[in-house]
Amino acid sequence: MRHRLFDSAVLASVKRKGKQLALVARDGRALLVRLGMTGQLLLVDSIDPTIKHVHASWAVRASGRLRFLLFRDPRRFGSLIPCCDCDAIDSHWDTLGPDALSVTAAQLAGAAKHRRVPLKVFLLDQSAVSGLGNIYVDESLFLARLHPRACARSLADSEWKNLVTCFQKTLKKSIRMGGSTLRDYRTPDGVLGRFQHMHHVYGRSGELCTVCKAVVEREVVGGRTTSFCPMCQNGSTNVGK
DNA sequence: CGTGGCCCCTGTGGGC
DNA sequence: TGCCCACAGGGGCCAC
Repeated sequence: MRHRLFDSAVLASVKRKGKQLALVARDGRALLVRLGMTGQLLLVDSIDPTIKHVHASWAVRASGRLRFLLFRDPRRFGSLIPCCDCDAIDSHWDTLGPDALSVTAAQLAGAAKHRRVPLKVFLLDQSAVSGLGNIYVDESLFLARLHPRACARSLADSEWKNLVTCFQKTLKKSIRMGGSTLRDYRTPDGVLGRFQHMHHVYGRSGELCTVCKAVVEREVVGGRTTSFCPMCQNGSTNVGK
């Protein structure tokens, strides 16, 4: 079933917290966008009816030029959530921790104080810090030389500081390189990411560590495939504490 | 509170 | 070539 909604709005701003986007109209209404695993926002010159899994599309006029914004999502794990005003966005975003690019080590240390969960689970959860997914948690823990199963509350202040530095560096570098294209990911203009070529551990289990040449291991942590270097990330003293 | 196992879906790649 | 299985950038829910 195709729906046509002849409602229009003037896009005033785009906001983001963690992995969620908000397209905010001048009248205050907003559309919250979560991409899930395979969701894409694409800006195209014309509608190509052979592209599959396009669940929503908008005609977009910018400086006299007509283009189309598409929401495409093969696996349909993403979602579009209409919000009537900014308060509605905030109520969705209140459950998210501070964004990964602005969170402080002190905030993380505070949130982890009584948490006995594995560090990886703590970082993926989105309630202490928002914006880190499976790739960037694994890559950041490698850089910080922390074991994914280290107990969240066991980190020293200096380790939190280092970890924050590591994931912010990782995210900024990936953004500069257009993200990680494993399969579906594209920038809104359809360009492939290049950061996947820089991964140290993600997707490299069985290969040699780029630093110490140990074999990169693969385990399931918190239900997610996890890659790490057993030598560089030898946090055995903190595991389970 | 923490953990593990489902579930939501489609597509792809490997083994036979 | 086809069939079956495992697995994939996320996240919610439920039983234990």
